[in-house]
Amino acid sequence: MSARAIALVDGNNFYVSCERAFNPNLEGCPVVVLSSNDGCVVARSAEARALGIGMGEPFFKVRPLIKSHGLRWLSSNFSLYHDMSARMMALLGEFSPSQEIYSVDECFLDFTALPVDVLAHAQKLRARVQCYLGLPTCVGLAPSKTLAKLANHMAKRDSQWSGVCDWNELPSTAQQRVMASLPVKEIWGVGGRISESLQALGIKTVWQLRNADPALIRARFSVVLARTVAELNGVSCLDLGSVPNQREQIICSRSFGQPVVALNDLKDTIINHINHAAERMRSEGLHCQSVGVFLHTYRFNLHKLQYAPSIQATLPQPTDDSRLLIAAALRALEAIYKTGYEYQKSGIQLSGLQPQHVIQVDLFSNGDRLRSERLMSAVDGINQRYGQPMVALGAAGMAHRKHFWQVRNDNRSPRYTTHWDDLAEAY
DNA sequence: TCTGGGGTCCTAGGACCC
DNA sequence: TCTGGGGTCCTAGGACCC
Repeated sequence: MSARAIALVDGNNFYVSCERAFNPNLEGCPVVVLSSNDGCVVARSAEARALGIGMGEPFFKVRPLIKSHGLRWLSSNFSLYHDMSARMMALLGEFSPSQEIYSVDECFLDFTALPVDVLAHAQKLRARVQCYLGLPTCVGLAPSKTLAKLANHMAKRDSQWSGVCDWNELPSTAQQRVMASLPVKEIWGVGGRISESLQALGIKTVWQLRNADPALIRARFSVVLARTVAELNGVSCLDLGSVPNQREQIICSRSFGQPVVALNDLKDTIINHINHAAERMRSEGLHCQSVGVFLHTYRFNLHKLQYAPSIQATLPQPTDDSRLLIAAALRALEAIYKTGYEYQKSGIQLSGLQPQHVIQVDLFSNGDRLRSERLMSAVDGINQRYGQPMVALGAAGMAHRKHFWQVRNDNRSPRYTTHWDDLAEAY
């Protein structure tokens, strides 16, 4: 059996590139995109990176660079990024029968059985995405997913590759040199904790990890890391999940614009989260078996008491009815809420997701179920038609009602591709 | 003053059963 | 007084990812 040829395609500074596609004035200057509440940096242009701005850095620390170095900043515009992502993934899907969409800006493509020159094929897809969408990408090619990630990393870091790095084309001495120069933490699947433990064992570079004893790794760590070691040796252990797995949970959480103290305000935020999450769940034809609620105080404030409770409530039967979910979530909230804390974040989690058709029908509640389905689809229909929540359950979270705890995103660009009003604003 | 949000997978340990 | 062992299922928590 011949080795596999796996491509990892990744958008360069994806959020920044989406902004630049619609606002060419952002070309050539340092640009960052911020998380919600304009809290921290989640995307940086190459120029911003060159200024030493780190990923995840709090915005207040880099703010001085606006004046000193002409740093441009934007609140995140997720409608835009997700729409651009969907377009990019659709384009990329045409280049292989097998595609795994891994994140908003990355996908794996299997080139193994294609009668093409893989390097040329990769360059062709880059050109297509650049031409159709104005988005720059890089491609890593290798016999395993982990090595494809590594090759992609190289393609991004060094312009000698012209955007495509094929691991197989490297002489083995060069492969060794690359691996020996990279700290183990750079590898996909090795985070801060594992990297620390590895260092303690004297495994500091990717090359050392590649040559580590698989049995030792399996025993001291887990099957996951053992697979990583095999993958570094060119043995493919991770298949392409080209059929998306059934989603397991839906989470919705937000940090507040200002601290929240009162139970009633927290209830409003929870109702908001449930309305959002339940709509998404219904749009995917799913029901959930349980609802979780969690709270967080402001974790960076060391002078105040910290409290971060969470609770999981199992429903009598799976449902997608927002009213039932809200009732359960509010009971759960009341169970964990304590006075005397300044809360900074709340969230909910819908889990035990299953498709509608596998749910056992309870004969006695069939009438209720039909009424509930009609009501929920009416609510979703109205909201989809107007593009924003016109109808919400529980009297909270209405678009026209501004809450003090709502997120701040003052510097968001127009939602060029998903909102008619913003289209007008753009031209 | 100001530090995100949404996921997956694996494992350990408890509950329960025979 | 003396109180098994093993399988399965579920959940919480930890680690990772972007």
